[in-house]
Amino acid sequence: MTVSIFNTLANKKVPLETLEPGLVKLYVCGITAYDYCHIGHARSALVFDMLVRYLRYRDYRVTFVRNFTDIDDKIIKRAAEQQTTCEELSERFIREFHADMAALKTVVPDLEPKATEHLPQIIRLIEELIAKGHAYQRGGDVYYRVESFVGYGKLSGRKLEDMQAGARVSVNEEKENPMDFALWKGSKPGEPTWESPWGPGRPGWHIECSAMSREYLGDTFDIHGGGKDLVFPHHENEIAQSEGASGQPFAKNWIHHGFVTIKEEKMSKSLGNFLTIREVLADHHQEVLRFFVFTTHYRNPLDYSDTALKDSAVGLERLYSAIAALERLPAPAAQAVPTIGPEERGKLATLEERFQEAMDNDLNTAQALGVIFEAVKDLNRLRQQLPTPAAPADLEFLQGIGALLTRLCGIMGLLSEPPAAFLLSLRAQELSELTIAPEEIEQLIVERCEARTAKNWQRADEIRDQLLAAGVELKDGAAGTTWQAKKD
RNA sequence: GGCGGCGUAGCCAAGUGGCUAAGGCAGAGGUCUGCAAAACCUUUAUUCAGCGGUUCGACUCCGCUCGCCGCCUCCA
Repeated sequence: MTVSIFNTLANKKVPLETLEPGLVKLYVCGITAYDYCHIGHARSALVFDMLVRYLRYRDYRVTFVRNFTDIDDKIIKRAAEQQTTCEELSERFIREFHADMAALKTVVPDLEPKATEHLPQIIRLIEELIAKGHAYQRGGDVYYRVESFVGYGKLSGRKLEDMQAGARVSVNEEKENPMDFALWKGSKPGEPTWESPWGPGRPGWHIECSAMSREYLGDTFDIHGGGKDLVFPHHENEIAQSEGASGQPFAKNWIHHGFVTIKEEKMSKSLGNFLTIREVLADHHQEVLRFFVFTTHYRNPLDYSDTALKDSAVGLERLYSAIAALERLPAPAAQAVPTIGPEERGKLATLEERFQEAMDNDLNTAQALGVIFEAVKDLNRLRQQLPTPAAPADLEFLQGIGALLTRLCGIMGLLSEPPAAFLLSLRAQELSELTIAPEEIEQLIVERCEARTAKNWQRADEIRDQLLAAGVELKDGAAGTTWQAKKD
């Protein structure tokens, strides 16, 4: 079995073949650091987090590079608005980004290069493009000559003629072709500048990724990724720059994930319909967000809503509960007769295989979660059928499945916490929303227990209803009464 | 205008040229319980937007229609 991934360049799903056996060189376009990240950025981070974890699980070594754009029109504008420097602004939001990533517990990239720290490489690349006829200078600007690159449009499936027909290309007398894009922008007063052969200025948006991926991964590498909105023009232009300069193929595989939408509309800064990562994490455990993200295939749109997050929380809790129940099982007895037969082990025995099949199929986490839940169902059933005490072999089997589930879920960053602690913390969060103090609840439970012992059902029900009204649900078990916050 | 994607049960969401159309949430019935809750079991699409076509056979391939969304300008 091999990992197959949808490659935007080939426009189809292809088996992953790496340049060096067992090594994946991955470059992901990171953020432009000028504002807090929204959950669209979170999806991006989580999708590539899952990719890296899965590849490593499949025994690949992964070199993971994710850049920061720390010089750009939006940064200049925002810095001016906030009466600060571009440097201060971008550094501040890179810090905030790191805080968000830490909260999401994402895998840390091997390298996180910044555009402003690679000016020499950028300038060298532009010089190379000029020398090869792919770029030209106009005043203090340098433009890429799109017509000089025959493959222009091959990633996004567009033709130059079609695009020029569109009226949305900004008119610029300086350019030979309206589709030509800036590699170097001569500076205006007050803007951050770097010295260059074309005078003081700053790099265009696309060139940094070509320069930095080349610096750390070489002319050709395995996977380049980002959101679907980067396909054109950003990634198309990267290909033109990199292949134009090196004459070598750039990224072999292009992975693009879908957007997060709200009420079916793309979440974006310009529409103002975005939620920041920290806003969401204030109300939801990070694994709930992960669960939500991975219930949908990464290339499809993901519609955010409170209901969807609540559903995800319930699903995740079901996962944790199954594992926690396993941990609470009493010790086995050597003389007990095993009850789980080979036929019952059969389906669970193929769990990992079926999980891999789903993940190999273009990282189909939705399908993989389906496999996980099927196993949870079997696991719960077998556990409940276990005699007390159970045979050591049976217990070992179920705990082995539990451990495997934990490991597989870990690829999506799920079940990363000790189950009992997770369920407790979930309860703590629910607790904070209650209007009644835990001590008072405990006291009422004691009182109800006495009433029940006296078979005073009326009083017992009265107390239960009273607590229910306060949002507390009671659970009478063999070991006594426990309670939990009522789910709505 | 150009290019691309999507439309599967109440909601979310996989999937496939022929095998029971996964799974989650919600709902219903049952086991358990003094009653509940939890857990478990059973159950919820003769059907995959609509209409045609290809095929022995399509939800899956092709065409058209309708609806929704995205890219073509900064965007994850």
